[in-house]
Amino acid sequence: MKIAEPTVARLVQYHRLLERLYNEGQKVVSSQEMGELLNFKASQVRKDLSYFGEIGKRGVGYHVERLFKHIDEILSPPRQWKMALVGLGHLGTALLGYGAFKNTKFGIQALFDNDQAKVGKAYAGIPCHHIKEAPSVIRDKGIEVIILTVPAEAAQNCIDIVSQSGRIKGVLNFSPVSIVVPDTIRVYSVDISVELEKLLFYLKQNSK
Amino acid sequence: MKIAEPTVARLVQYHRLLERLYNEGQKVVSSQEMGELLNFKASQVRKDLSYFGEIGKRGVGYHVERLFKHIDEILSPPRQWKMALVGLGHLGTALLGYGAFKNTKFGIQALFDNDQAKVGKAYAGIPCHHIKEAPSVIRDKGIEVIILTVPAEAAQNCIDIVSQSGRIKGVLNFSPVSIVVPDTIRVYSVDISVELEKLLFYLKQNSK
DNA sequence: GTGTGTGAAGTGGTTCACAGCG
DNA sequence: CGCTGTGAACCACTTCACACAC
Repeated sequence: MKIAEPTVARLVQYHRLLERLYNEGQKVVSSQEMGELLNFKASQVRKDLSYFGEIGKRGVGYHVERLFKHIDEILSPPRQWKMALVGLGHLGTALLGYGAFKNTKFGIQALFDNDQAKVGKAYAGIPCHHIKEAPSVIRDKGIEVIILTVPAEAAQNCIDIVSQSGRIKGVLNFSPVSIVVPDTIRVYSVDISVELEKLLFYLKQNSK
Repeated sequence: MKIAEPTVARLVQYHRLLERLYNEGQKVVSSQEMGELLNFKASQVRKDLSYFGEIGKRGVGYHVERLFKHIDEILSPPRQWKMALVGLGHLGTALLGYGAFKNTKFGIQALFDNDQAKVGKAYAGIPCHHIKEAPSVIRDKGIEVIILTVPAEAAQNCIDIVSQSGRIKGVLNFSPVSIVVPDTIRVYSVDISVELEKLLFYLKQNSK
């Protein structure tokens, strides 16, 4: 089943919201209510959910637990993806402690850095290797996903090194640059400075 | 002039790229070349740049320095926006040390947290106040932009407190939730776990 | 009556294709 | 001849509007 990217992003948010509502004991929720809580139009919510067949009850709404489990199934990976984090600076360290990575579907198996002071130690219980070791460590541990939190200048070089392993399928890039990869690798970028600049640009527009 | 959001995001990237090319001594660049370096189609690049009038030379390309200055003008804020960072956890601390915020157009004037151990101290030379003080500190210092790096559960409450000041125009939200704000405030969200889930979802698709 | 499911219409952004200038 | 600038065609996503199930 082909699902558009913005739809997937919303599914993740429905999933999170439903988990919260479930924990709060709510049994049923309407498209209207979900829309208000997530800043989406109700019609958008219904369209997204209708991709998976009739799952709501007309005149009533959606059963919170059932809908949660349904979306959970759609989003769940077939197995845990093994990941490595490259770049143990401020941001890399922050992500290691970040809630999302506590989730068992993300397993960070190795860290890489080019700083000898960090190599050989463990952070959050995960061993740090020199970036030069990456291809062999990636193969040994079966790593398929890279989280890249290195400075802009280093990003392309790090990607080149890890792709030598031939095992990498996806990259989440936090460096403020575009990287060039073989087309077997899927890249998503989180570019903090682009988001900030966008915000500032529209603030400027509004104040004119 | 109205510019679409994806266009602004690309402008920021052209800006960054041109700065780099300029520093490397390159004088001229074609839409094709910029497209390859940033993973955009050449026609997209030309369309984006054509919004500002004829700025390239046919048969030649764009003059790197001139184009850089032109985009710089478009993106530059009329004055420095004063900002505050709310939430001095891993991520907040990481952002404080992040390169983008070294840029003088972003001036972080205050920090807020609810941890008494942090209140009263300074981080990166910036004083940390208790979140309860936010409305008065925001007014005193003329702060208009908030960077929100608190846990999901705290996000809405923090936003409510800072908006009491009546001075906030924009928020960059890093918490993994949607927040509800008065419509005088513009919000951009960087939702790391949504990006990660999206990546994993498409990895799953590809492997079928 | 109430809230879903969905074709159809609308909107916004991207890509094409080529005329035109250097 | 090369590369820009741009209308027109295209495509993707969102919103509307209403029939229909509960």
